[in-house]
Amino acid sequence: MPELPEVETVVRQLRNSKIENRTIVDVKIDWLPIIKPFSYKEFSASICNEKIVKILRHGKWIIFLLSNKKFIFIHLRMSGNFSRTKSKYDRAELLLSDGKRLFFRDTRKFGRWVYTKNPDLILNKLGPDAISENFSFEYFYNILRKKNRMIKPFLLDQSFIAGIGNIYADEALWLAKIHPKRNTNTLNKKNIKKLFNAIIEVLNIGIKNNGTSLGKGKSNFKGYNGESGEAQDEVNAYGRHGKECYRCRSIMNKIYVAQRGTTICPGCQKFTN
DNA sequence: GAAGACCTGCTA
DNA sequence: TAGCAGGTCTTC
Repeated sequence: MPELPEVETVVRQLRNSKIENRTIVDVKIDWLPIIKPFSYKEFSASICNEKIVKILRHGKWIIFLLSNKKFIFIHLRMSGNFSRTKSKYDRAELLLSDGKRLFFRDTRKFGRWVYTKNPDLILNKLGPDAISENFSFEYFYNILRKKNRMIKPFLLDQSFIAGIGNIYADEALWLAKIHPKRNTNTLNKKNIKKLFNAIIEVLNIGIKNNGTSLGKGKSNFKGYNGESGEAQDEVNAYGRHGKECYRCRSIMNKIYVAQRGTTICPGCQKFTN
């Protein structure tokens, strides 16, 4: 579930369910690699009896600020999520001072919890959050034009912009009519502006939809050109290979870019370098 | 830039 | 049963 809009959704849910200002009474870890390199003993001793003061987010990281001024950085990776109900895929569990339990569900076991006193340990490796003020057109333009690489892998690189993943990269590139393999140094200011706006737009749509309406397994497909009433603005590209482009009616293609499955419209995302 | 690793479940 | 999945890291 994890790109910026999905993570933002999780953060909002955690805040709404009053996790903040609760104290961690106990912790259970069912899959030790989550907290590597800490041992269970170290990790547990570090966070127990600390209050979760604030829940923050940067890119795809969820950040718990604790009362000891230290942090738990949580990354959902491919399948992580929080739940208040137990499941067979729970890898960690927090018992809170109100008696409630918070389960960390993660089928594929890729999720990570990093306990640290120094947030820069992680933040220094990340670019500005994609929906923050710090992600400005000027920043995007300046950093992008200095690079000489394919645009999609650039968008996915968290050290430049934090939060974009495979779905939203495809969506933004489709919206901006840019081929994912196009080299960054061939984009002019107008292209870059279009792409910048597209990024902000698709992320905000994702957040508005609680990050749930995109992605696999969802058959919430809109009728032709959106006439079914289901917003065509939910998914325009990702996973739509074999279907008609909502703009030009070409059949969408699936290609691989930097080993990531990528859907493009051959009609409106021409490869020009 | 490519390929493999890390994991499990679902679909073709 | 093979191949694929919304992420990242490490090693060519």
